[in-house]
Amino acid sequence: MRPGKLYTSLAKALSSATKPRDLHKVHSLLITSGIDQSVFISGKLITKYAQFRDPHASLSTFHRVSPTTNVYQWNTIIRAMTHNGLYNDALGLYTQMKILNIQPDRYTFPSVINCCAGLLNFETGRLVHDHVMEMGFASDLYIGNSFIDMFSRFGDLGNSRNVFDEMPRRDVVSWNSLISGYSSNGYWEEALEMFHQSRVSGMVPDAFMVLSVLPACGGLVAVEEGQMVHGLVEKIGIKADVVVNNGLLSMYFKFGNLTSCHLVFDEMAFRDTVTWNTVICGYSHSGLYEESIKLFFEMLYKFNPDMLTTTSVLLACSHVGDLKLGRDIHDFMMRNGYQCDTTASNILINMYSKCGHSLAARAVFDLMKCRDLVSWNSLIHGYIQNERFEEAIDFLKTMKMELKPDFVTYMALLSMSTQLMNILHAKELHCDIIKTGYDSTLAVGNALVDVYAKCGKLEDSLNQFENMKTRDIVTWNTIIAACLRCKDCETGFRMTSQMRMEGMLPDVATLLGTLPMCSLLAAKRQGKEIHGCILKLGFELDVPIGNALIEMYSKCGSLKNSVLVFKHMKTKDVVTWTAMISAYGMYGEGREALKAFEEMDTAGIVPDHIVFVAILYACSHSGLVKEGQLCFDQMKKKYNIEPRIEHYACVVDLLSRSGLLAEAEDFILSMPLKPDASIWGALLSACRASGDINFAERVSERIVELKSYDPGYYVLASNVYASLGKWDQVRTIRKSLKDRGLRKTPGYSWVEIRNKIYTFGTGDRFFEQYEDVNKLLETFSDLMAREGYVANLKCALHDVEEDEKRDTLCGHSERLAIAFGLLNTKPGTPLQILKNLRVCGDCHTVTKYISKIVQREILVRDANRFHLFKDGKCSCGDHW
DNA sequence: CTAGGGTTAG
Repeated sequence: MRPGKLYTSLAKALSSATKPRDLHKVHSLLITSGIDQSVFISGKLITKYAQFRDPHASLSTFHRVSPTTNVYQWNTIIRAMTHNGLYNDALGLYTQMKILNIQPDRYTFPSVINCCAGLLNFETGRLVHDHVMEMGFASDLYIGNSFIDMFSRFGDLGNSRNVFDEMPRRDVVSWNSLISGYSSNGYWEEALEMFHQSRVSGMVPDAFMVLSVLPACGGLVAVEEGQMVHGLVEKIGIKADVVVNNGLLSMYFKFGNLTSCHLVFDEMAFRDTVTWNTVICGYSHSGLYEESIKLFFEMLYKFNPDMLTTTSVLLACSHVGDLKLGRDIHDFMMRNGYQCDTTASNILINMYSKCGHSLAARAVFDLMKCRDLVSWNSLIHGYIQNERFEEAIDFLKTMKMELKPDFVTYMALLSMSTQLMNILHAKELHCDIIKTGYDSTLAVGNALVDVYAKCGKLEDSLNQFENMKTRDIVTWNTIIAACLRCKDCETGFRMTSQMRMEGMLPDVATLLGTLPMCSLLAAKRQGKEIHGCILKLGFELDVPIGNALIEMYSKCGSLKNSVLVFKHMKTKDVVTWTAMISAYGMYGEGREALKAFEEMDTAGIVPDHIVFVAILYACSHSGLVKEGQLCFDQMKKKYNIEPRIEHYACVVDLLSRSGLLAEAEDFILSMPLKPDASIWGALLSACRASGDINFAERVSERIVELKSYDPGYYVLASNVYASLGKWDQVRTIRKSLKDRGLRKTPGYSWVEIRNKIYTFGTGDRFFEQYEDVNKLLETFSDLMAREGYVANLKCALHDVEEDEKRDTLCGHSERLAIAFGLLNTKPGTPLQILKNLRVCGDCHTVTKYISKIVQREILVRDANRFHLFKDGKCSCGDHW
């Protein structure tokens, strides 16, 4: 073969080599033929090796060519090293080249610039920029594109933009580099804006452009734009591109649009590991942990999980507490060496902590070679979540020796104060936080508002709130929740209106804080307003919102509206059914409650222990003894739920309310749990109605022995002794209460008239219209006496003379509220009264009489339930 | 194109 022909055929073989083996073969042939050192051939070889990810072969080929004086060869080797990420080596070669006095040309620079970008070497990057300008390459398209990318990676979008603006000619890469630069640095608006400009300037987008703009749509939750880009994907024919589809999936997850995710995923003809990771991770972040785990197992048929797969599914494991799967995945990670990755190990720490396994979390931590702040924070927070407070404090000391805590550390510590409800601990931390300056971090400020409220210090919570310079929706929600927790609804409502005045839109959490305040106050008008707001904001399909609405309406006296909300709800969870069953219970609709319970069972909702409290309570308030007992039995036998003390209390209540005192006592004596004050208290409240005073005294003794911290039970016992005239015992009980710093909850009632709430305490005398109210109550007394009413003095709680007792009875807060309400409303209007404690027997009787005398409906909500008084009767049928 | 620790509501 002639040398010329050999050269041509070998050059051809070199170009068409598709496997490293072929390349090596051609290379040896070239060497034996002695033509491997020609400029063109050696350059081809260097590039080819680089494409096959063998930069060392590229380099040795380069070194065989000597002396290397040709700029083309230098450009080739620099490009080869850059292509394989060996930026330092590439820059070293660039320096050598300059030392040898070989002038770089315009083909040299894109690689050199890429190296600076990859190394985040700002200094060299800027020097190269100046150099390029001096050499007059400013208008080169490729160099310009490289600079846009370099400055983007530096986060210097200003210079990226300058380069872009100065370019005399731009191609799609220029646009993509800039858009992707904006996008990856979180400048989403700018990314979208440039995308629009590229469209206006007639640029035809490609897959890269779509991929640059998708994160921006996702980040901004720009739904319309996202859909437009999705449309574009179909139009420009990149619908089959896996990477583009992965980008679409990721965007739709950020929109929270799981339907579209499903669609995209189902239509994908090719899926790769990233696809699976994206959906597994996406479902986890959307709270669909089971779905995420299911997809993981589905994926295993086709792909081996990589590090991202394992870490994504671990997130789901930690949420559902699947320690078994978590461990299996940990094993798998160990076999693949993934645990060497700091992030992966951090996720493991988190998983073990969330699954309640602090020891395993610690073991992961101890084995880590390289720990970061997140590792420390994860473990410390894990200790706190698992109530290992001492270990957390010890660990914090160790941590402080190695590195400085950041705001997340303080958040974890604040959650410790919250759990312990330790105000001193919280205040100490607050001082530390001020010293470190993290008090200006919004999340920390919010956590402080929360911790004070949870320690019961609304004052401090409000102070912290006022001191905050910036507030976000969470701040507002936290302070509203704080007011709710401390039952200061007035301040709570003031906060909601202030929030609205400052232009902050409520979200689901806001409304979930506000609705229970309406429930507490029976503020139906506000409640309805909020309902309107919910419809306007489109939250009506949110399950917790529906649940809160059911409760609000039921507590505001409108069972009808509760039922309406309930019927309109598309998804119902166990809380929904519980809310509805409790609502029926409060209105004495035991049969309806039982029916709802059956429907719930049919709907396949698994009952929890709380539903059983609601259903037992409903039976008890409707006198459905047999049905209630049946439910109690089913609870154990059919649903395998072990009854708790509150369920036993409900049964005691159920039996004793219906006068089955002996049965109730037998039941108590046979129960497997130690009866506490709530059990005996339930029995005692019922004895009071039955009038079996000796029985009551026996029960009272039990209660006093228990030394409960709830003053309510003492008051019950004290009443029994008072009615027996045993004043010594009464005094002993009172002293015992006082010594332990317990106080009887004062009774009060309130009534809303023309949007204003009037509150009355027992025996209040100093309010406007007191005279009129008193006169009206006296008139009622006379009229009632004529009908045969005798005051039941057992309900008076104090050690006083008979006459005075009668006075106190007349002064019970609910009577004051009723009389006041009657005086200030038109005849015939229904009245709605609220009381924080249970209505006493005498007031219950009196209210029946009043409803008949004045021919009005009087709705009274006491601590437990509703009583609708109408024409001398009460809806509770005297079961309360 | 895919991953980690943190605040409200539950």
